[in-house]
Amino acid sequence: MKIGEVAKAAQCSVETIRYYEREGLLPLAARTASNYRAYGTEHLDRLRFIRNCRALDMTHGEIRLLLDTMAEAAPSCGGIDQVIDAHIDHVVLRISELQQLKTQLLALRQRCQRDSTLDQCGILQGLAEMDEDARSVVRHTHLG
Amino acid sequence: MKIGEVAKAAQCSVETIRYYEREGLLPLAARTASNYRAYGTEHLDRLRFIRNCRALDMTHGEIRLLLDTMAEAAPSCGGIDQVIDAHIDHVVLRISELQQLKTQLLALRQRCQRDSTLDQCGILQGLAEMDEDARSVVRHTHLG
DNA sequence: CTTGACCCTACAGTCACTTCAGGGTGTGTA
DNA sequence: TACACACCCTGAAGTGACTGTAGGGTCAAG
Repeated sequence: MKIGEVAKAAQCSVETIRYYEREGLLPLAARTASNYRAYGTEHLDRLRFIRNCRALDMTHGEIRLLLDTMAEAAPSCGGIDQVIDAHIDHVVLRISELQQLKTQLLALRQRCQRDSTLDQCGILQGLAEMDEDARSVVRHTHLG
Repeated sequence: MKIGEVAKAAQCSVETIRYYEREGLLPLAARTASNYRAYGTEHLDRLRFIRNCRALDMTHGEIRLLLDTMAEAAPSCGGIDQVIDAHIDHVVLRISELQQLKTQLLALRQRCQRDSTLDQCGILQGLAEMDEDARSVVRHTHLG
């Protein structure tokens, strides 16, 4: 397969595949006489695996951990579990962060009576005055 | 005030302040004879405003919109509302994306009986086989 | 006169890509 | 045969919001 076919099959861009190769997530592909990358199904399988992990918002580091564990001589399932469990923790934490954010934003939004002038705007006052408690809701995971 | 004092007062790093200046979020500061930046309270107020917006995960673009609206000749509250409303939409959307992710990850995690060998690992099978429906949960906001 | 805390600039690195510039290859049609 | 057009290649720069580093200058205390 050429890179474009693989990209279509894995639903990602050609550039992403070349990027994964540079990053070492995908092995170097064989080349045709005209220097085009030539892929087999094992490449496609690995790429699909990676894209599925990315769809679950895993980082390249997490994915590398999974791929490395799979490549071990006598691997067991424990390492895989740990990666997934840690990732679930990230997701759960980020959800609670965003829920706090939402609460704060809705409170801020409430402070506005549309059509008041700017110097009476409760939103701007709120944004100028937020205290430490409110500010302390910040990202602690790799998830946005 | 020198940059370090302002940083402490606004709870951010000195580097962040210099970065905001480069980005145009903060105006250029006056300089002392020894080329140190010299700040007044109006800089600190503006920086606090920016940091509070960032604590709510607004982008620099959103913050710029707010700052620009505030600087208008005869501004009203409507523009401010719109920025906040749009941002609330981003947060709500991202929460639902992450909740779908969490559901998928928990389902994946269920598939593992610890201590099975790798080729029986349900997690890895799941990651290899995920279908389009599952994959379609992807980021549509600037929030991670 | 030296130590240490602070300040300065300019640049590279982070993450997971995307975009761009400037080329080569391969197939179908006029 | 000439050309268009879709595809491929490399290398480098851009994204966002910073963080970190290298290599220097300033200033007050001991």
